[in-house]
Amino acid sequence: MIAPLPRDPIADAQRNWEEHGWADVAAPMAAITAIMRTQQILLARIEGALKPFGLTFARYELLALLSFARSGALPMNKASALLQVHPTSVTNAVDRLESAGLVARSPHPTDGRTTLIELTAEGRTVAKSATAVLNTEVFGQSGFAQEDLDQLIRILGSFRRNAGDFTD
Amino acid sequence: MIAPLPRDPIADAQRNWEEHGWADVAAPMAAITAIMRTQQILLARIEGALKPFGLTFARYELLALLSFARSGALPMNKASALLQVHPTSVTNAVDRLESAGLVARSPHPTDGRTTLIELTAEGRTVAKSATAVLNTEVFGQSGFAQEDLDQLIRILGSFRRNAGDFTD
DNA sequence: TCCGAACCCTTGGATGTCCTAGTATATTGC
DNA sequence: GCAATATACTAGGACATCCAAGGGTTCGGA
Repeated sequence: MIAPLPRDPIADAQRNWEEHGWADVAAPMAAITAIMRTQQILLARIEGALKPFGLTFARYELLALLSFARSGALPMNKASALLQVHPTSVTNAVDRLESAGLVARSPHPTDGRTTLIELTAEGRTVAKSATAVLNTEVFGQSGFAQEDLDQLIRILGSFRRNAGDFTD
Repeated sequence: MIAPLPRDPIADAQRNWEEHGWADVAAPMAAITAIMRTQQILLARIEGALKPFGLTFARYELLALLSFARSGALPMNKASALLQVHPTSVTNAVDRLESAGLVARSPHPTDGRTTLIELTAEGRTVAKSATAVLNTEVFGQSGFAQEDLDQLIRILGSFRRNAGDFTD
């Protein structure tokens, strides 16, 4: 743990922005910087909770996605689209999960270009355990008030839609 | 640009959580996942805007921090604390900025353990230009409504305080 | 005074992300 | 039917982050 700062560095940055004549964008600057920092804090908590399973957040997300797939298998490109990461990131995650024996690659029955990824029995077990731990250790102790969660989901959902993530 | 998904994948995940008996943590799960994704989108925009300057966000943040320092110089550990990143990340950023001639290392006058980083004239110019571009291209077009910015700053500020970032 | 503890920075390693380019397979259009 | 275009995955490279460990400097108590 690092010693806490006496003052909020982002609030200071916001003040600096206002004092330099950029008051019109000081608020979005502060909000965006806060999002970056919050993500960093949350990611550290998540990775800490997943460490005992030999998982990272990227790998966990893939496992969780597969565990919810009806057929239990997904094409790499589908996983890439749903997780909204670059295809090479999925290749990377699958490589490691496959080495760990948690997923398996198999050829697509009709499209020779496509590779399917499928949970192994162990992968399904690990996904279940990891989800339980994340739920209790991270999501269950997020520190966000209920009404703030609603606000976050609404605000960020709107942002993501405007950014072109989905058309829903 | 990737084709938008027909449905919000995070809203789907939230539904999955509710259907699997984890309704009590479905909202924090969704909010946290949304923060991760939003950070990714914002980071991509920022890096895109900084690319013409040969800067990344990490390096920009360091330049900006130095440009606001009264003395124009900061010890590495101070920069690490204010930017809230690991000391090795600062070492990395300084290495690259120094190679680019934007900052310079100098020994601390009284403490032999400490290294000071200082903006060069060119570094100060680049910082100014990059800030102008970020302000107009990213912060000025964040896509957040004014009242939502206030909410974000409040909610995330509270979260960061609880997480031990500052005591303010 | 002096040695151990504390602090500062750097090196090396592991991971994740993205981009670019290359190979293989499908689909499309003439 | 075949060539051109599009799609799917992977290899290699650039960067960022963190952790663990090492070497140098300073501080503090016996």
